[in-house]
Amino acid sequence: MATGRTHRPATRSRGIPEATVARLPLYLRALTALSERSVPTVSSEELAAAAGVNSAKLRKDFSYLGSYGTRGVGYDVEYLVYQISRELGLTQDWPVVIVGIGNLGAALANYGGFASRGFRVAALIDADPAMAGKPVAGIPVQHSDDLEKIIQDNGVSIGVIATPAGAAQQVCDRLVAAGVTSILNFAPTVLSVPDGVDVRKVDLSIELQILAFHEQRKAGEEAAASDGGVPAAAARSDSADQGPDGDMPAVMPA
Amino acid sequence: MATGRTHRPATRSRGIPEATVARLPLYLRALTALSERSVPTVSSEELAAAAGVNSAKLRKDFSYLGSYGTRGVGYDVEYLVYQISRELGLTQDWPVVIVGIGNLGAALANYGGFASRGFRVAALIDADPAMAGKPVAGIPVQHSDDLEKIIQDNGVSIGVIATPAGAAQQVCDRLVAAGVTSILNFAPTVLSVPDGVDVRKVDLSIELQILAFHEQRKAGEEAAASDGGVPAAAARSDSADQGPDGDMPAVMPA
DNA sequence: ATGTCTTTGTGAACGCGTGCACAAAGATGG
DNA sequence: CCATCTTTGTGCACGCGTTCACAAAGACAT
Repeated sequence: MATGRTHRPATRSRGIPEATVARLPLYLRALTALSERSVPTVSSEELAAAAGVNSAKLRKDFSYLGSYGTRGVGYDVEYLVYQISRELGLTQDWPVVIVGIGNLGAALANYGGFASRGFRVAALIDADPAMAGKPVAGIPVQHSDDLEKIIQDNGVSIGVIATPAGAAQQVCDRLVAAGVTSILNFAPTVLSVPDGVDVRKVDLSIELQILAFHEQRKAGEEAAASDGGVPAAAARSDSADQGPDGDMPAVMPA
Repeated sequence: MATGRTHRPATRSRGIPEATVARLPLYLRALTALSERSVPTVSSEELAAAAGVNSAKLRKDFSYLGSYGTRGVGYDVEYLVYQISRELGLTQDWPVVIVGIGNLGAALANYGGFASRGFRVAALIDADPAMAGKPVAGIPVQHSDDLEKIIQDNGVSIGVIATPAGAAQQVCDRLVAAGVTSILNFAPTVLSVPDGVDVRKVDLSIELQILAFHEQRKAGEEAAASDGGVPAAAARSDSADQGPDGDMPAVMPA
């Protein structure tokens, strides 16, 4: 296709900013969509729009990977898909275990985005003996007694924790002891892990609370704008200030 | 309880850094746990450890809210729980709708963290007529034809999208048109919304890909360390380089 | 009342990420 | 072969967030 594959071997590898790494999957998704529509090349402007970012940022991000792209033309879609996939490590197979097959764990097991892109659900693990053997998403659930063996037999290095908060740290410890070095945690707890183990956290409750903060701020500004006066102190008093101190539900498992 | 309630009315409200807002729910969770154990006060050091952050960061975060806390003693747990709750807008009730009651939507509906903390699932909405009326988590699913009416009748301002990617933008547009101004998006798509609408994105596939990147980097460093030589270029070649260009599964819905 | 000791609150320095704006690169047409 | 035009790649400046380090504040004992 296009032209000059400078093909710098990206000895750069280390030195890719974390913020850039976090955006690469976004670009990859947009590029994959283009690839499916057989679009041969794409400009930074177009791709940035598709990924919902600034075009300068996108170009800078790509510059960390190497000098792919052709001035005056843009980026070769297929080539870039491959380069990003390689950089993210998606050209190899990643066996994953999901621990905690409740509502969320089952949803994750069924989630299509897992199976694609090199992630393979190697096993589902739950502490409830009644679950053992029961198939979820076509995979039989195994009991957590066998956790260590499952990890080792399948060479698993990525674990997903979807247990209740109370069990999460214990599960985490066992995963790490068995050789897992990357953990995706859905339980609402702070996990402590030794150095060298990565933890990423997905917390539905926190996301909602952040939204609530901004929502409240919006409502406050509206109210302040309509009665003209004090910016936020007045606006916030709509439902809170009648209970001046500690009279709110202090008990909740979130 | 302790002592000096300076009680600055926090006219500060605007000017709380986004990064701080994102950590407030974390502090709140740690404080709630302490509150349940009837711990009266806590130092920034202890609380920071419980929340998994630096103590200086925590103190600076709290300083944006006002001057709660007593030097030489620490923070009054109950008081701080209330202040953070108020700041986050959790002292009021937030009705939420969940659109798309598949595996994930059902898991969200059942998730305990939603019900607590002022978030109330006002309705579950799905496009499948077969789902209509069927109860999930004790709430009957309603058909998406009635989406606008449901939003308006319940005064919903926060919507959760758990539909397939293809339907997400359309659902989003309808939510926004009906008055929703905050959206939590689980669909793997970039949503475009008008100004004034907040979108937060939770993307399981992206989190996994970020983990894979770091996992690969670890494996590469190990390999490079053991054979001594080229840092990353050699290490990466383990499974990728034999297919020099675009020979990988280019089709996938993630 | 005074001194000591603990812990907060914050000024200042630093580093990372973002966005602008432009020079260099290369394609394309004559 | 040269001119023009498009688009990349990046130097630079700016702003946000993090961390250090310390002075001020207050509790507590004597």
